[in-house]
Amino acid sequence: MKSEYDPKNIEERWQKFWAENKIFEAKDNSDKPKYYALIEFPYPSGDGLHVGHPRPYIGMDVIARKRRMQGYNVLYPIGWDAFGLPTENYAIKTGKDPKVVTKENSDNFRRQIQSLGISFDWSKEINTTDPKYYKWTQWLFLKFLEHGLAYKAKMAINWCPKDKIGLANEEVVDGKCERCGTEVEKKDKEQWMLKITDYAEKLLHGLDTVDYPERVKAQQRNWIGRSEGALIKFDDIEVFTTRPDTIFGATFIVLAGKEDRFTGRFVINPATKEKIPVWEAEYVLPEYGTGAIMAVPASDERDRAFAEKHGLPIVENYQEAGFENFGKKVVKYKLRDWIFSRQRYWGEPIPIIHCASCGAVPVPEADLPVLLPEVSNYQPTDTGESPLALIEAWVNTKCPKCGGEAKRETDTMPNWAGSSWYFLRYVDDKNDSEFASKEKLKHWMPVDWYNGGMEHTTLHLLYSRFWNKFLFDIGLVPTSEPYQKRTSHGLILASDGVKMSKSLGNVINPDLIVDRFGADTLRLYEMFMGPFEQAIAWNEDSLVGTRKFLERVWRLKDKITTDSSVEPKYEMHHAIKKVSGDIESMGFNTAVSALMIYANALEKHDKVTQEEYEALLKLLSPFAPHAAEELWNGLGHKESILLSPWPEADESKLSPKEVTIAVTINGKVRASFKIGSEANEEELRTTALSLIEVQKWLSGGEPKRVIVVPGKIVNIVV
RNA sequence: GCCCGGGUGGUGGAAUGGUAUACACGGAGGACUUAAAAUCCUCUGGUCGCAAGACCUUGUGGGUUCGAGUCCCACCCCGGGCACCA
Repeated sequence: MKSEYDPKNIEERWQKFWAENKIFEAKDNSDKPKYYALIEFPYPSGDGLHVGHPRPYIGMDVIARKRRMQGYNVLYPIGWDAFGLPTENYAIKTGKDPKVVTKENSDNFRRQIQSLGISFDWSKEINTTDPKYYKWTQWLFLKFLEHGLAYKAKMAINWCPKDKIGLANEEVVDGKCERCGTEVEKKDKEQWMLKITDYAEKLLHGLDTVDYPERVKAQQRNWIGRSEGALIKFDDIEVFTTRPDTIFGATFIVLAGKEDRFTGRFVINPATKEKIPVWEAEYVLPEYGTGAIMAVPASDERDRAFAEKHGLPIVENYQEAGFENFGKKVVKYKLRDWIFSRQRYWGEPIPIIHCASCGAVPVPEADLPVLLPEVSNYQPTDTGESPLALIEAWVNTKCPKCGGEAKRETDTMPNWAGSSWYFLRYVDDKNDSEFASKEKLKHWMPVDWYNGGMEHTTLHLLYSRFWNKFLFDIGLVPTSEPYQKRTSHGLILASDGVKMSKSLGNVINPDLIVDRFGADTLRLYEMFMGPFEQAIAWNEDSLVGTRKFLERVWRLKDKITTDSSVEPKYEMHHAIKKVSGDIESMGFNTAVSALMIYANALEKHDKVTQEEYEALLKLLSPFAPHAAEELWNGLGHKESILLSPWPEADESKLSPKEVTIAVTINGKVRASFKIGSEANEEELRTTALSLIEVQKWLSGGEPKRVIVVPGKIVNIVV
């Protein structure tokens, strides 16, 4: 039966089939080994999904689908990280309730993602703005408080004196307010902090136990920024240095400051006993070390540049010192505690009640969640408080301890809160008595493979590891590290190479691509377009290539032979091996190209066996599941291809009978010959030297040296 | 400025230190067709040359090696992060 490939006809049908048969639902009691695949859940913005969003979902989908075929019980969940500024700003502008906006946006995202046939388990969908979810975010905050890891401190916020509101860093452009251009000031405010610095060592050492790319580990290590050094007093100024041995070369002191400036002061260098000047400069960070350094221009480039600019002395050959006489050894970190308060509406209310006699009192567990109240205005107040502060009926309450008059905390949590533990909630998302049961956590944790953006490598990754480690320490989760393996994907940029954003008008909506080419073509193209971990520009012209490939696979079914004497050729084993391996290393682009090479080879064969064709469909199914399912079904299979076993390569049939050996003279290719793949070094050497092209270069003489690389090359040095 | 990546044909890209440009897009020519679309076949890094062939080519400049896109040093350019964007 001949038919045209028509994705419109098949994609929705199979999506329905998968949903009705609950093929993607993870089972809590299964004999199969578990596999927890995770992607970073999206922020459902009003712009809708763009073609960049699905890239990681498709990548992990390929892994998840392969794992199911390999016999795993797979959990591949999704939800919405829905608190945050864009929705709030939209609410401020339009007066719309952020709850309603969030519902509309996530409904749209869900529809769009579902049209792509990603194998998410939608029965476990979560939403960080759902009171049933943020009840536990609040509960977890109280655990931090209970264990002394949440505290209040006076910290500066960005303050626009004209608009009289606190600003997020994002809203400060070149030190000015994004809305009105006024110079932004700092304003001190009491804020809740989380003591992540207590976990600096554990976060650092944990990296040795997990499978992350080296560049991700490096970013985390640098962010934590552990350094061993010494505190040394220059009179009353204490400096931190990692090079106490260079103290004899210290010719001035620099304090953290906004501009380069001599303070007019001098102090004594305890090693040289010389009087040295005290300067201020921006390059010294107020929050690192002691906010003061001893400058050794001879050994430090920045000190040297500063000394040269301001004509300060440079001592080139100074005596080395043991620092024992001058300072004490200390370990410092760049990592700072986490400011956990926001003066905003659209976040989890911090569950604290302030009582004049009892102080900051946690809201009792029975009273959680502290619900976000309805307000008429979502804008922060002109005192710098969150808009919640204006709702007296909500703010004024009774102290849970003494029953006296008290006021609620009006700050909310940062967007990072909900995403710091969502992977724990997925395993038991309907639980109303615990954030997740110990039993289910024990079954599913850790996440086996977590893929996310490079842009989340420092903050989100570190924060969520911190929460998990804390919960492990107090016995609430079974593993110290939440993610066994982490990989990163690159952004999909607009065709002009810049980030896609609504304001730039360069967003590509996947709905259009699905409509024109089909979901399978979109999926295949996003996997084929380039290395998964690298940023790449969208290029619509190339989509036709993957669509044509699917059409070719479609037509190939008409070549299947019933002749039982035909054996599958080595290309099948090679494709199985290559595609299987490439999927594991997320080399999706080369996996797809291997599929194309395999399909091209089958096209050239006179007869294609059913086994060869079914292997092609199975290997293709994680990438283009709808087409694979339809073709598989057309071969008479009653069960989903997604439940068929992943093919295995026969190692003995992996290589072709004949190989081509290149012959190079002094490293330049001059000739080549074909020979049986089992030929040994001596045969290769003799054959190469006997070639006419080689004789020409030798011109009767003997080669100086011959290097033979079996299966590859013979290099002759003349 | 600091930390982490990247730079290869007209385009996206491929390549455990071993035939650079696989696979795909685009382009040229041909077959089929009344014609077009679709499909199939051939060619397609640059320069010189009728050709055989020679030389050049992986951001730039050096180095290591029988052999470097790959390793080392220096530089230039682009992207991500920098703690209140998510």
